[in-house]
Amino acid sequence: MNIKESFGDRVRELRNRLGISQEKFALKIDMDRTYFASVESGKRNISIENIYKISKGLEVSMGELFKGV
Amino acid sequence: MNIKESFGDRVRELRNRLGISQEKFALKIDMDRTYFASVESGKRNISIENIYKISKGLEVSMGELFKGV
DNA sequence: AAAAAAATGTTACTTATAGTCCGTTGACTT
DNA sequence: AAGTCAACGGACTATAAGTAACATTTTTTT
Repeated sequence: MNIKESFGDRVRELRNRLGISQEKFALKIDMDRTYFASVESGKRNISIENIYKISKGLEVSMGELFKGV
Repeated sequence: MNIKESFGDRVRELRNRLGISQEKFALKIDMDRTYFASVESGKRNISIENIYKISKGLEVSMGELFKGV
């Protein structure tokens, strides 16, 4: 389990908690749907600006997003 | 103050706490000195793998690294 | 105080990959 | 059957990663 996978899992967990689909979420934060899906599945070396964008969409702080990751 | 700058400041703070120069630190984590310098000054949209590398070097968790950022 | 050494800043560049945009497929639901 | 959702792929463009060269500032030594 690498950092990309841990991060993807954490994002998925928080998104599911919000009860919203990948597509709706991606649309909400203005991110490409297929790209977001690949982030969740731990395949992407995502940059800090996009991590930040996701944290906003998930309505958690960066510290909270990385809690336990 | 954007996310890149906040992150850079936080890294600098934690590095200073360790009492180690940019150069020594960059060497320690096997990263180019000038690249690391530009990260600290908030000029780079750094990726999660490099963030992780830095967190290891700073001897803090990702959650800790992003605390207050 | 001057000289030497160590640390930092910055610009400019190439190469590797992040991120986009088009689509398809399969599972599950109503 | 029709709709929603997630996973995947190919081809493309935008940008992060990484490096070299040089300048300036700060710290240490004599």
